[in-house]
Amino acid sequence: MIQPRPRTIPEATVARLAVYLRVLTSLADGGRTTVSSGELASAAGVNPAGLRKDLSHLGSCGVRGVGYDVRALRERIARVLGAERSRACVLVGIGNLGAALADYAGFGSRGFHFVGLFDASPARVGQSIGGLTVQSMAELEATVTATDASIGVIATPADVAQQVCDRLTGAGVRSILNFAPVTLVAPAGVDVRPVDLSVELQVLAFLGQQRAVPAEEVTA
Amino acid sequence: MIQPRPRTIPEATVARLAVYLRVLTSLADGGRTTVSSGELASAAGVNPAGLRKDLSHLGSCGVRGVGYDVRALRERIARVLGAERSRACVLVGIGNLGAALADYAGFGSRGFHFVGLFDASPARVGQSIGGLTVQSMAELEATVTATDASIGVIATPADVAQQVCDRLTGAGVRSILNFAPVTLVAPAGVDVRPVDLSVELQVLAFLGQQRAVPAEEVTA
DNA sequence: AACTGTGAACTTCTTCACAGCC
DNA sequence: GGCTGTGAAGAAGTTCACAGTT
Repeated sequence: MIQPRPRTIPEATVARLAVYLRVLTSLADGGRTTVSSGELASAAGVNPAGLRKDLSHLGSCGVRGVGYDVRALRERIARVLGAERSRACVLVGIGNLGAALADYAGFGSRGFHFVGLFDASPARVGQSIGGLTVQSMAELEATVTATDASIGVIATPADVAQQVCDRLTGAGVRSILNFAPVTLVAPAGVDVRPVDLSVELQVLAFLGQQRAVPAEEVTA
Repeated sequence: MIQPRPRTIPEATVARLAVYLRVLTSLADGGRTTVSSGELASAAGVNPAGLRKDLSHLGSCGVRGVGYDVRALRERIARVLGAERSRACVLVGIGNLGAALADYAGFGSRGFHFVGLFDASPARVGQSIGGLTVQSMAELEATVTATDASIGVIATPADVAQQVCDRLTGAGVRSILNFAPVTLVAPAGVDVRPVDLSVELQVLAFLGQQRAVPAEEVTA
């Protein structure tokens, strides 16, 4: 049992590894067997040197003068990211966004599957989405326990997100992806990752206006 | 016309300013008139010193010993982010995710409004979502031109995202938010911001497993 | 000849510590 | 006393350049 690498991969690298995994899967499906860092970087939208540095964190398996074996590299990244075994997730809040997430094929192919969908509205409960039936909120804890789900996705309105977070963590969920536009507090040992679609749009718009008006006055 | 500040705000700061804006609006709605950096930072999930540094980029308007005026600070951030005037966006791909985005109230309250929804499926065209009627793809360029939309949101399947991107940029769109799991290439002067929901989940899951198994072997 | 792997320089971001002001 | 604004220190991430390998 040797320790092959100092087991710390920078978070920025992890995010890009997920992108490389997607690109490599696409390349493999297209029949490609080898790929160079330049091609892969271009397809992933990153710098080639940065890509090689990213891969070096997992004790890289490229061949100098040739490139990377597509399938071997994909397997290696999938193993590091833990995308080999599919992980159980529960989703709370089956509004428009929640329904979209429940039905999103991308999760299934990337190592995640939903084992429970929950909504507070009686009108939603009983509906079938993506092969699952929406359950009432009363069943949340029991389902989390029974399925041993470790990941929770919150797509509820902002005003109930914190109490949903409390119930999820209370039931044993250790990681939460939060789409509600509110900052959640969770016990130590629980990761909360916020995804705010409005923030993405605002950053995009700001960069655009900064480019368009490089030296404009802001004082009224 | 003096130049009050070197007009370069770090991108990381811009993203947080959008969060502060959200929190300040919530505070103002709750009747709060002043707030300290500590409180605001806690509500936004960031470090207080970092928040003050962020605000210093816009020639801060806090009062030492007291804090920040909630309404004044909100106005100031909104002006810098350009969130005062509402910007026209078009949305292409009205599947589950697209429909969710079209109906998402969060955009309207943050300085964005959709002026066009487009889908390739005849079954979708003519449907009404969030006050707009879904148009056919043939009408894309004409609508972008007529409305002078500068922001495009792509929520199509991956295999058509690039050609949608080409058409949007060809019609004059300068900023693109891309939800399709594919890397887009766009002409110089056009910003593309990818949002990959699977990547977010994968990063979250990795951090969780890294915490759970700090020194596990990866070699098979 | 081609391409990987990586130390080193560089840039960006974060955190600290404290002076300055109310 | 309490809180802001900011220079300085530190950490993290990115890019470069080139040695090393096939």
